[in-house]
Parts: sequence; structure tokens; C-alpha cells
Amino acid sequence: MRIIGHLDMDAFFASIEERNNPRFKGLPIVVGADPKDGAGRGVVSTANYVAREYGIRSAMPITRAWRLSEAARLSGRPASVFLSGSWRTYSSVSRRIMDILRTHVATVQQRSVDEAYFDVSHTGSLSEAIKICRAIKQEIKSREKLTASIGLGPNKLIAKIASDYDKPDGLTVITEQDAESFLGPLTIRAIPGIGPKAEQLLKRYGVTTVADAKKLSADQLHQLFGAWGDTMYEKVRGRDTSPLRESETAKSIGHNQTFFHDTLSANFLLTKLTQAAEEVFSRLPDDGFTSFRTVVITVRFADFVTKTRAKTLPKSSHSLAELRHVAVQLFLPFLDYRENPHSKLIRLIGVRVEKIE
DNA sequence: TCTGGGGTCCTAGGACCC
DNA sequence: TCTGGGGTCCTAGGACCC
Repeated sequence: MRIIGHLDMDAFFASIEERNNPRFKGLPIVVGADPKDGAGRGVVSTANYVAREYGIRSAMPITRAWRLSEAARLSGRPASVFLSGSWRTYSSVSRRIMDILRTHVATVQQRSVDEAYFDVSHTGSLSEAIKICRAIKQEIKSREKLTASIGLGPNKLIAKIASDYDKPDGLTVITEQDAESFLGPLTIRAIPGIGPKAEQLLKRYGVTTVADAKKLSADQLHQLFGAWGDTMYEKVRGRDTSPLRESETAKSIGHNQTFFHDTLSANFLLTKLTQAAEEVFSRLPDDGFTSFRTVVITVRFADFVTKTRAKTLPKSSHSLAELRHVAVQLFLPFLDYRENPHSKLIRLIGVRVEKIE
């Protein structure tokens, strides 16, 4: 019998800030872009549960979060604490959490900074698996003063959805027999991989819940979504045979920057592009990489139209000078009519390397 | 609502080779 | 010279996730 767990830290970044700064205790905390009194650019990364009572959510434009917070303040509730956050702090906490997890279970697949799958099939019984999950949660709480939610199920799909079912500080167990009925009433968006586009398309076929989706045949889903439709057919039935993959090496490393003001200043843009190339190059060794072969640049215009240009070198390069040079060559056409006939202002520029070794 | 930054995966067309 | 099929690589774009 397969028993898979999914651990998901609760409001991770915001919880760390609250823990590290006792003066924030009980206040709404929003980690994300600088709101600049309502003129900021960017989005909310994480909002703690108090901030969520104001309607603030992850991925929401920071200006909107700021207005929601202002509205709450004017009605006599506390203003939100806006923080830009510290990636270094969060990743070191993350590393310690993953270490705790690894002391309890043999196989761990980290999915992001605050999430991981783990395999507890070896326990042979759900009750034993539950004991391990309680111990994991307890140790995270006592060592890190943070809470996690865990889902337990017959596969990664069910474990992941279960971990989200009862947050914060939850432990949700779904047996293989209950998997299909557990999923049925959930909205189709609960299935990982179904985003806004797939949701809209499915809506046209009268599908809003997972149960609705089961009315579509495998052929219909294949017609609509190609290979992903085949997987979707299985997922809405609670089936997922994908294995846990212990360690995944990065496939690309990149850096983007959105400017405070959109611009077409060649001087400014080339400086930012060069800086991005340097940032990417300096990060290569952090993950044990020494070379790259493909360079990709991204240009986002004021209207959010986004273009990428890539070049794959005949052989791998170890050279920052080459990375800068290729990035600049790829970018230059955007400065004249060839790639930008209407002289649209640019809001973001990015550099990424692939085929890294 | 006016949309970050870090990524992964998939698709489709074209070049090229046998 | 008027032309198939299969495979691989590259590029560009897009959906999605945290």
C-alpha cells in the first residue's frame, strides 16, 4: 500500500516574520512588494491569517492589498505591516524544516521553499503514518515555532489537496477508497495544473467541480487539452501514479526586474540587462553549476506583452563576458523599430540561462 | 485588480539529417 | 528536382505553480 504525505507550511514567509518580530504579534502582515503608499508595483507574496481577514491574498497586486489595509484602518482596525521579506532567512528556515522531515522519513521530494512530499508507505498502516505526521508537526512547532499542515493519501495528488483542506495546523487523512468522493465536490481548480485558462474552457462544457469533470470522456479531455487531458482524466478520479523524485537539479537559472517606471532609455535598459546577466552568472556556483549553453532574455512591454529571445551556443560557456555579450545582442533589436515598431515602453527585463552543467 | 520573481513543462513550427 | 517519413534540436510562446 502506498501512503504519501504532503507537508505545507502555513503562511510561511509571514509566519517567520511574525515569529522573528514579537512586536508584529497579532497584526496583519503582508510580505511582498513595497506598496509605496498605493503607488507600488508588484504583488503579495504571502499574507498571514489576520491579513487574509482583510481580503488580502497571495498574488494580489500590492496596491490593492494596500487599499484593503487602508479601508480596514479607517474602520478602526490595525493597519497592515508591509515587509519586503528576506529570501536568505526563508531559505535557511526551509532547510531546517526539510532536515526535520528527513529525520522522520526516508524519501522526501521538496516541491518548493515551503512544501514537500514524503513517502510513509513503509509504515504499512495509516495509523502508524499518522503518528509520524504528528511527530513531524510537533517537532517543527517546538524547534521552529511554526505550524505546518499535512495531507496524507494514496498518492501525491491526494496528499497535496488534503494538506490544503484544513489550514492552518491541520492533518487531513484521505484513504484510497475515499479519494474520489473527497475530490468530487471540490472546484476543478483544486486539481494542481488546472489554472484560469483550463477552468474557463471547462466551464463551457458545464464543468465547475471535479465531479462534473468526470462526465467528460477520456477522448473529450484529450481533444481539449492534448496529453495533459489524459493526465487530467486520471486526476479527477483521484488517480496518480507519479513517483517521488528525491533530488531535482535545476534546469535553468534566471533573474527578472520590473522597473519603477516604464522606459525606453537604452542606457538604463542595457545597464539593467548587464546587471541581470551578472546576477545570474554569480548565482550559478550556488547550485554547483559552472557553465551554460543557452541564453534567454525576456522583455515585457508596458502593455504586458512579453517577448523572449534565445540563443544556444555551439558549446558550453564559462564566461560572464560571453553571457553579457549574447544577452545584449539578443536585446538590441528591441531598441529600434525592428522589434518595437510602436516604441512601446519597457517595464521588465530578464536574463536566464539553460542547459547548465 | 493593472498584474513580482523564481521556476517547470508542453506545444508547434522550422531547420537539418538520414 | 516537385519530393516520404522519422528523429532531433532550436526557438518562441503560453499555462501553471509557489
